[in-house]
Amino acid sequence: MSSAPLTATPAPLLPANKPKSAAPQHPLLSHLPHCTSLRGLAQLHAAAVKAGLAAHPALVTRLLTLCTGPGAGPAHLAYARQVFDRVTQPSDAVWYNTLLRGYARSSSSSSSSSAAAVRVFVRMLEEGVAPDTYTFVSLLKACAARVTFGRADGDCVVSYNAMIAAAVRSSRPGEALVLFREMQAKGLNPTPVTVISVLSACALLGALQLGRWLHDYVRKLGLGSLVKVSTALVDMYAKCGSLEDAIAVFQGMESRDRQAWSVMIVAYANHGYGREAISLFEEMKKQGMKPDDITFLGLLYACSHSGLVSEGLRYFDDMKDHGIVPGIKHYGCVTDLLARSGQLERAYKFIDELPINPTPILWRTLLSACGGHGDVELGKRVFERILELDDSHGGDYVIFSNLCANTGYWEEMNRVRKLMSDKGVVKVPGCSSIEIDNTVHEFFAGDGRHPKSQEARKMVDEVIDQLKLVGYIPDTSHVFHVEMGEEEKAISLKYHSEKLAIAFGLLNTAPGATLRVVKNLRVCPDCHSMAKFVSMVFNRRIILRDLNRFHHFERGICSCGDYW
DNA sequence: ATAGGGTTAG
Repeated sequence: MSSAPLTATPAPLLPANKPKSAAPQHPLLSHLPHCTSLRGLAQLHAAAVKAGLAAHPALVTRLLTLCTGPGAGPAHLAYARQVFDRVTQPSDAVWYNTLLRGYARSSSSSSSSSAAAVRVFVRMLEEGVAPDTYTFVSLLKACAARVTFGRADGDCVVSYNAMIAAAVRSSRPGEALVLFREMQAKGLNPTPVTVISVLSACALLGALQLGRWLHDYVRKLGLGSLVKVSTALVDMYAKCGSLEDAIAVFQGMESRDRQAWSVMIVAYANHGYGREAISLFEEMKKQGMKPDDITFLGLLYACSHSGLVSEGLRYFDDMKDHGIVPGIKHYGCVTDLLARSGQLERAYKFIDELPINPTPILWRTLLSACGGHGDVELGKRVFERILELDDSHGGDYVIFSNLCANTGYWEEMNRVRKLMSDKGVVKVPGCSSIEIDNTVHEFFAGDGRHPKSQEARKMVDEVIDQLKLVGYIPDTSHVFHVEMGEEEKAISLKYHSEKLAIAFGLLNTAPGATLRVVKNLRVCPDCHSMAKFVSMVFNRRIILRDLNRFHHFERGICSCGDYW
């Protein structure tokens, strides 16, 4: 990404707060507007310093702008910082803001940039320079969290866009929607950027109805011809469970960039259509579009989720031919591909021999496959590898302890459970949501947080009774609280969050309406089985998005083919 | 002169 490395050190600058209009126009400075290369600018800078023009405001501004602009790498940002630091009194907010923009841009790749940005902001206040909307917006992006310094300009669309985007990036989609409604109430018109961010919030929430409303809005404003807007729509529809709509938008696009293709490939992958993802990838190449690292990630993801082992391994090899170096996520997909298909030892060896350090996530992938295949011996080795790297993840203890329980290793199971409580590790509570009439209802496993959960529980009781009549048998093998009696286990299982959400949906929607449920964890085998029965007995389509993928239940079968 | 956006393993 970054262009020519910069080796020059900026010369010390004189105080810069003299009247700009009084500065004489030197021939060197007339080159400034035409100078676009960073290397050329560094040379110009050196020449200007020699000519005694070091602190010329136009020079400083141009240097800062270029070194914080698109294509500028960490070296350029460091150079900008040096230039900035040598201006003894940067009285102009623009210079602070430009430097902040550099930290904002690098915030996705560098974790230290948010702290650096805050320090610049503090220094700005100390120097008595008033921050403005530009300051606020860049700071917001650099820190990727709610900024507590107050809002710069509540009537500025860009401010709202920045706040909405920050909420989405830090996984607070509900807050993004609140901000969106607030800006509309103020009469501010959303821009394409707003629409893209809000669509992304819908995708996170699974809020299909709001997403459809935004789609209408896009049509009304004629924004559908913008590739990025359409791509966001494809992503939203896919993540809200409507693959049909995602396909329709994708096929209706006049032009598609690489990202549009990648999004559609990931969409197919998420819904378990591995073959379709592969043929889309081949189509993309045929049309002369070059796949990038993310395209391949989607493709490998598609293969692993559809059990297409040899295809996935072949595409993994193909990455080299495209000049793409596999990253940790690609390795993660291959691990999943091998492990899920039962090649557990091979997956272990694969992780162990990686050219880069594996993250706990890779081992976690394998551990979960060990659980699925009942390999307690390898599971134990993997579990220990995880603990060396991260012993704070509740899910690991749960998977391994269930694996021990299901294979009869009770002593080991007790040891793991004790370890978990000694370390104070907690398991993430299951939470499922369902959108009904533009309202998202959330249910947590077992508890009564939702005002309607009593109602939902009663409905679950009735539903389960009906399902039992046609052969549904609760499968308690994945209940974590294994020390409980069978009856207790059945009760705990009965009120899993997805069951509550499904029951609530049955109660509050018209007969035959599709139920769309979003869950924060992977669906458990019993809930999966229950959903299959519900789709048959109540004649409902159920579209369940879990942590990994979509399950489409219809007439008693699931689109994942029970492979998930 | 300086500000905002979608895809990414489990």
